[in-house]
Amino acid sequence: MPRRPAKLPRSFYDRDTVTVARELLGMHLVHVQDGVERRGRIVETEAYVGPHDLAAHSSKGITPRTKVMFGPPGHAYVYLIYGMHHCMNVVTEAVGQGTAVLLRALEPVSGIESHTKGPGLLCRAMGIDKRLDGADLLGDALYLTPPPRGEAFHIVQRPRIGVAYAGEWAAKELRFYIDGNPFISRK
DNA sequence: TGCCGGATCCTG
DNA sequence: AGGATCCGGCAA
Repeated sequence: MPRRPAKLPRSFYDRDTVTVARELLGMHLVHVQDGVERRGRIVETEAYVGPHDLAAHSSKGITPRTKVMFGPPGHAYVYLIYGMHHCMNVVTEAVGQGTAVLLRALEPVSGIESHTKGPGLLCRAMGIDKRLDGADLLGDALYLTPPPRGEAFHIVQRPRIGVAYAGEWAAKELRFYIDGNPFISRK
């Protein structure tokens, strides 16, 4: 039996959101659907740090759409944007915090047949849609693991993409990516 | 109940 | 630069 790295434990997600956003870089995202496994290495993330963060969906409060974001850590928050693209987040911190990390870009590892640069394309390439909203990341369909062989990298910190409406929160450097990686969504 | 705009992507 | 295309959130 080949040894597989363990899934990231609940305690990984139950921490400060910026810390999780940074430590998710380099981790593998795995989706198993109909016996087919797709796998990518996370190279770009964004932190959404709570209801006071005007760029975060949780700033609208607990609604049918955002309830997962206010739920327990280690679950997927998946939503539809612009009527046609899905975006996937990882819920962080304790119940009620309304915090999550958006996965913005992957480096393909296996089972991936299309582009993974940008949150919408990432979901398309991984076969992720709203059916996975609320999925437990400690389950068997969608989960994260450490890479079998970690490589050192530098982290670049920048303002988040597409949140110009968020006042002072638009300028905060809550986007993180692996320096020099060719699969980043934008410079 | 109706309207507005979005954590995007593609085309021209 | 602008259109696609749906739905959540808010005003009325």
